[in-house]
Amino acid sequence: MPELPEVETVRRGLTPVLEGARLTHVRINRPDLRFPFPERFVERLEGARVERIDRRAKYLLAPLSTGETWITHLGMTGRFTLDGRQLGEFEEPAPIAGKHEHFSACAERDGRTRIGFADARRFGFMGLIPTAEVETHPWFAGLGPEPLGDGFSGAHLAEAFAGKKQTIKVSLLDQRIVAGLGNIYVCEALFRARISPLVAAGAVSRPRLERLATQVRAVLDDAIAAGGSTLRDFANAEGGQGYFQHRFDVYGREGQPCRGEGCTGVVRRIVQGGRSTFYCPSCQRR
DNA sequence: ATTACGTCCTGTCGGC
DNA sequence: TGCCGACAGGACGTAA
Repeated sequence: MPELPEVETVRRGLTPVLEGARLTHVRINRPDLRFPFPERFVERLEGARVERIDRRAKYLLAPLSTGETWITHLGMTGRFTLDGRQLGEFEEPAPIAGKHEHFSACAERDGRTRIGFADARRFGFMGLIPTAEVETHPWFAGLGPEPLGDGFSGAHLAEAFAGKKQTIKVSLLDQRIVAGLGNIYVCEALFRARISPLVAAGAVSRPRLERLATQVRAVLDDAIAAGGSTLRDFANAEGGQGYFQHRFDVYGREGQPCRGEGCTGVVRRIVQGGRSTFYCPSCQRR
């Protein structure tokens, strides 16, 4: 379930365990996820100390004491688990938790915590690149601003959207324009801003773009707050039940009444760029 | 250059 | 119950 708020929630769950910890018992159970694991991946992680857990867009970054940064993208179904169980005298990490766990390690600081990474669809991936080269790496060089950072505003959207004929829905999913939004939060932000997903990005007025930027931040803040309250569940094996899902206004609500104040419309589902868009045709008119 | 589409992979859910 | 198609929160590669 990883869009920006979910990745941020995972980051906050991993931080207390991984920050300052040394990685041991690193293991991979297959040669690749979406991409091959890096060369000598296990050896390069083994014994390294994790300095921090950072997030950029939907990527998790763990700068290491070795001068390299361990990078994880959760794809669609990637999940970290922390079982918190002390492995005691076991030489090897605990048995594989399910057939889709492709990576595991232990974080050793005061005690030892086992970390697993499972990804059924294997759209996720991991990388290991010199920390000094992260910003210029192809995964990061072209990313737009963080939506919760200073670089994101109505003015930024106006500049990025100028002359664009692509619909605003599809444009907001473009990570080069703003980095971290996914299908759900784009739908929700457009609803909150009362902007139709069908309009051309370049045709949206400046006041509406200001409103959109405000609502993008608002929905992400709300979702992070909701995810943050379920940190523990996320970190445990059953993770993934974000609790913001109960507050969706449009996503997954096809055929249900619009929640807009005074609106009698019904939420519709259409397909744009091959992906579902949910919106209220009554209050998102242009 | 921008835009559109197919692709990677597995699991789940609804309909027949 | 079983089978089949549609769909799933991402991002890349290719082609128009």
